[in-house]
Amino acid sequence: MHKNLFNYINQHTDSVLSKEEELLIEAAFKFKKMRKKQYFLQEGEVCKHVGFIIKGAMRQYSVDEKGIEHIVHLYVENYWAGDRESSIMLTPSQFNIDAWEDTEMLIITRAEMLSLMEKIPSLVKMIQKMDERNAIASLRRLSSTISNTAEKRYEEFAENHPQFLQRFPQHIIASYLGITKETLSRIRKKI
Amino acid sequence: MHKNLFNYINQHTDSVLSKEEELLIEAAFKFKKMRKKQYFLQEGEVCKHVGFIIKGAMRQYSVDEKGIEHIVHLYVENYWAGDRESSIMLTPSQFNIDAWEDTEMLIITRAEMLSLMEKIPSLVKMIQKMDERNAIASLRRLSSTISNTAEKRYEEFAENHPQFLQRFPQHIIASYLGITKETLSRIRKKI
DNA sequence: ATAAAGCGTTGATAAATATCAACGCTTTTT
DNA sequence: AAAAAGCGTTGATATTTATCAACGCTTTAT
Repeated sequence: MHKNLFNYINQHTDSVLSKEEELLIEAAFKFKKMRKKQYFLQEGEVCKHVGFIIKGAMRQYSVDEKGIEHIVHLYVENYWAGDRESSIMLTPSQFNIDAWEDTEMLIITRAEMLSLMEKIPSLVKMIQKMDERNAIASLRRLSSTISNTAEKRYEEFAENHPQFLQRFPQHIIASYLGITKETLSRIRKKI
Repeated sequence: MHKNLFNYINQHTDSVLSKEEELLIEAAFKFKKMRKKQYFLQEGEVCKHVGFIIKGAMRQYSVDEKGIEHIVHLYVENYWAGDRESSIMLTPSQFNIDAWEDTEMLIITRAEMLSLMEKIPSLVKMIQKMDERNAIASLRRLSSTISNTAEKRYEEFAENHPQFLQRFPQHIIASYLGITKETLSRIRKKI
């Protein structure tokens, strides 16, 4: 089960984890099963854990005054779920994270992760690489959001994230794109 | 002149740079003066350098088919300017970066920076911290963009970035917020 | 087996925002 | 000193997107 995580780490570094390192990681990450709709993080809580998804799908979102959900992240296998701002600054999160499908994850606290990183150089490299990828993806998404119409945003999304299209219903995709489900329905009809 | 950079690095780590480290940094970063409107990076080029701003103001933006500029980043003193995607992947940039005011920077190539990081642990820590801050800021901006009306976005921006309001004209702020200058003008009149 | 919830669609209408054109003012360039 | 460019504003209008309500279909819960 931790195999997926080892693979992920190896793929995000130039080296390969040693047997000792694997054992350290196995000891540090706890297995957690999440039922569909179960909260991994709830608005107002401080985010204690970050979770690596072995199987399943999750989402991260805020809820506005009108009760409307605004989805900022979608997660499937091999994604990391958590609210970095909350877990670094130890402030209450503005976001919810919950399971969209029954999900299996490997979770770890930030403190444990930092201590692991001191023992396992690969983990530091992995975080570096993840940060780079995250920075690149964030800028692309932001740029698309401020520059493009809803239709073009959807087209780019469909091209870049076909796996999400199959995994999440349309109203979730619409929220992720910052438009209503009705608008997305009409866009799809047009294309 | 490199003092600003040393201060920045020290403020973003727990330790203080040694004299030897300072000398290494001084040798690696080159001073560069940019005139107002001068390109630091032009669409289609591979981004070779990242620059730390000592004095001045810059912007990063894409230009769409209609010739409209969409500003993704504004930079002032103590900001780092560059296109990470292009410089990591060695792909042509989709963005332009130019000086909005006459600007003084300290620039370094990615290769030199990586080699410096091997000699100066503080630099690695600094990058880590910058990545964290960047990830947090990006998510906040994205969340605001997909969740809020133009008016609320402007209010949040004015609250979080008062220094930009004084430094850049309104049509630049409007572009950064993903709205037209006319809309921003009307929003400000209303408030 | 039945009821309820979830999902996508459609129509009618309202609200937000963009577009186009023009103007006055200030700053910069010639 | 004159001309040009940059900036913010305003009005009229068009376009995009949201809102509200209803419907049929499928999946889930009771």
